[in-house]
Amino acid sequence: MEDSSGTTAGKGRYHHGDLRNALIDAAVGLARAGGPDAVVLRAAARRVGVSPTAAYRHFAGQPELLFAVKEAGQQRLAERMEAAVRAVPDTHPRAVEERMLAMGRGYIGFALDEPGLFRSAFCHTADDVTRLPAALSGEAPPVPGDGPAAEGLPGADADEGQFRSFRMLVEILDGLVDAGRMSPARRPGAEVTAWSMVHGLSTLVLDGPFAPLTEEQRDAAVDIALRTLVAGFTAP
Amino acid sequence: MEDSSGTTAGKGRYHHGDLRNALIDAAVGLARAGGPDAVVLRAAARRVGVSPTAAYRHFAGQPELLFAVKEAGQQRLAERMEAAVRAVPDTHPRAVEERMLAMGRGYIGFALDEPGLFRSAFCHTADDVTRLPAALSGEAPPVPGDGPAAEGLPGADADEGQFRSFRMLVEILDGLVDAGRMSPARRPGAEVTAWSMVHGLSTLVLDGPFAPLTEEQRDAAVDIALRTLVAGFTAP
DNA sequence: GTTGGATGTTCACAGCGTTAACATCCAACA
DNA sequence: TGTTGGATGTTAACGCTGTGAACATCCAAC
Repeated sequence: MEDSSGTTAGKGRYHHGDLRNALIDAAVGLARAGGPDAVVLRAAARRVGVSPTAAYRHFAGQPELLFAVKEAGQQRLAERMEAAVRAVPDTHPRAVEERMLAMGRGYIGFALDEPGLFRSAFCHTADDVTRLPAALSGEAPPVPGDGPAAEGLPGADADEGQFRSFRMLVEILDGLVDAGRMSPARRPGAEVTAWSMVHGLSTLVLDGPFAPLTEEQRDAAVDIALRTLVAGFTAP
Repeated sequence: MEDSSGTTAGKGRYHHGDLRNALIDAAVGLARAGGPDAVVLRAAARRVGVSPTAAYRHFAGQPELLFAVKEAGQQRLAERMEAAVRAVPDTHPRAVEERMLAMGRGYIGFALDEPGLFRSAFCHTADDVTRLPAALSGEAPPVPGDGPAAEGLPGADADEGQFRSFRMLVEILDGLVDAGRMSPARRPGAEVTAWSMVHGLSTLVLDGPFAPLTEEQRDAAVDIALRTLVAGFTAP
């Protein structure tokens, strides 16, 4: 009955079966506990119960392992944002603004709930090919499901988390224009503006000068910032 | 003529004379080149031409050295912002708005010109006692020169760079209200809002999803974001 | 069944942060 | 003026890290 095969995820034998994902899981655990600096290749291997050099059969080196953690973090952030946006009922008056606020709060909520993973998701890495290029020049970003077909796989291709959240933001901003709340003249570049506000808020409250704020002060500051952002978008 | 004393900054002998500052300078150099991860105690000691353990006479350990680099980075950022704000002539109509924009552009300009130092200035460190507490509860932050006397020393106490820039931001926001451009109702919490936007913009353009933008796209995005911020502040 | 490529192991090396024990030198006191 | 003690710097050593080289194991396909 023992599964001595390596093709299935049996944990017993010489060949692990799914070492790459096991290492990523372990590394994500490390990141959750200690941020990007805690993503230590040897520690991940130790957790999985495998020799350090085994990791090199699946990753070029530690930076690539960290990159996988980044992708996982962005994925989870996107999921959190999606859930927050979905929680806003369509029936809500000013549903678009509310969705915008919910998205921002989801973003910051993730940063506060998963600081290590959040820091890892946005930590600097040398050759961090995180494109997301034209998008602002008018072209649509290469989001999966954008072209014909290609949909359904739940795990997704990974790294698409960044695109998922970006696409979400684009839709909400378009919604603001469609609802007549935002002048079309203000629409171009609004993605950067919105993302900057929410991301800056998250990082400054997490690690920056606003970390000492009490929970109440923090929540109030978040509310004010997001409403000021919407006020800027909806200004004439 | 040789200065074999250690009290002056003679570089010749057994006792360095100003090793602490020399190590900080070296560490800042490392940070400029490679960000916070490049702030390696042994490398700094090597640059100064001293044994690694000598550093422990002046720092509790590597984290404390990194902290000194953070302070230096915040100091330089504040100087850059001050210069940018000063460059706006008082005679300018809407001088307050212009100063606001200049400050933001100075901030982002520093991030782009000194990415390693900027990342170091805002990198996460465990016991990073960077208070800046009540400030939002109405109390004034403990800025030097706030109380009676205490002014003139150019080098400052260090770490006050954070307070310097914060104080600058407060003054400009107050100016917006005084000029009647910003509703007093929007004033509370505006520091967090403004700083978040500018900081988020900087980090996302530096390391985040907007890093691939061309210089033109980047400048345009910065302009849009800052103007949206001002629009939010000056909205009714 | 044999075998080759994928996968995992042991060994080794250099660089890092850090501690312990020892060396040097200036400053202050006699 | 001579001695000495504390501040400052040095060498040696430990365990940790990332990583390469050589070797071992095992599944899959011939």
